[in-house]
Amino acid sequence: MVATTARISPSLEDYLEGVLIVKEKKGIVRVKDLAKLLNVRASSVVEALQKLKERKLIVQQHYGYVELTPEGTNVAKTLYERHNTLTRFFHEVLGIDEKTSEEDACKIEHYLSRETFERIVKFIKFIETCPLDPPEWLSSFHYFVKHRKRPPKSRAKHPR
Amino acid sequence: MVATTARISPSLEDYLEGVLIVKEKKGIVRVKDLAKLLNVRASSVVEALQKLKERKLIVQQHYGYVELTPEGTNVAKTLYERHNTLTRFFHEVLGIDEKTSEEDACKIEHYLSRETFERIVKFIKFIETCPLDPPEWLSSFHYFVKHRKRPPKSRAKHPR
DNA sequence: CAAATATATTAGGCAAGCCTAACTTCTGTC
DNA sequence: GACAGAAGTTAGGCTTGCCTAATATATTTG
Repeated sequence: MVATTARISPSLEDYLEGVLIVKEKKGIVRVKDLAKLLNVRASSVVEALQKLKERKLIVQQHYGYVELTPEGTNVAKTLYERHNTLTRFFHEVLGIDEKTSEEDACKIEHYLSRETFERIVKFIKFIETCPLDPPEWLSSFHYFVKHRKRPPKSRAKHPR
Repeated sequence: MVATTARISPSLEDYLEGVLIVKEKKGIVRVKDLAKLLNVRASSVVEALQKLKERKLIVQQHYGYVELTPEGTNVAKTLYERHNTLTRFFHEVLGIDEKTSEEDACKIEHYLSRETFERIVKFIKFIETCPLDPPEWLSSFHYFVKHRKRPPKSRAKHPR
């Protein structure tokens, strides 16, 4: 009943996340699809899937499709959520272009502590619950990035 | 005259940064010090230093101390600055404890794009140039983290 | 200054994660 | 249903980065 304790490697995280992504997009998951998504050869995918099977995160019949187990689904969804949250943070908060945001999220999602990740979630929530959307300070930051100086003294958009 | 093109691996980045850190702290750099700092065996350090020598980032006499070349110094300082900036961001902006901030910075410093890194630098600069220090929104965020709700409607600390 | 100890190096091994090439199985079409 | 092409698998090799054990050099100390 106890879940596998050891965390899977960054590489395996990518494969597992990939399974979820392909599944959502195409309904079925083939070795070929994962190879394309992750830019590796099919044999590398097979090797990785073998390890994910050992950890009971996926099942796959010989020469068949790949399926996530319930636990694999949980893990994959958690990873995917991290990925998306980080992408949003880079793009929406820092104002980084979507492609770079995506790439950076992809790389660091494996390395950030749970604590820091959750704080970033809160940061986004904080911004979303601001009375003004986006809050004035964030608009100011984007102005600051664009014009290399702080915006002129604000005339609030919602004056009292 | 052209600098070595290929980027060094995350692992080598750690070793190179370690050389700078030990140098600043102790004046001289020994294999032993790096082994301790990076939690590896001396033989692993020797192996890594060999690669850094090939890339002309350090010099070392046989059985002697390690020294950074001018280029090695540049690279190491850049890495160290990334490290420190990320640590500050996690700690001062997100409010993560120092130890975790440090650890997370250590891990992701190798993976973040230059673009995103520089945007984080700007984000910190933006905060530092706010008329109020820390700016009210940031205090509100820290309140939000601590009390799990937004602070009561602000009575500005610097009313006009 | 010689022995003991500390430090650095070398040699050889291992795991992860990728690859190519050869082979097996599946699938769609005639 | 046979067979050609597509997809999956297996075998074996390579690199990185770590390790232990054995060896070489430096340094300290009696």
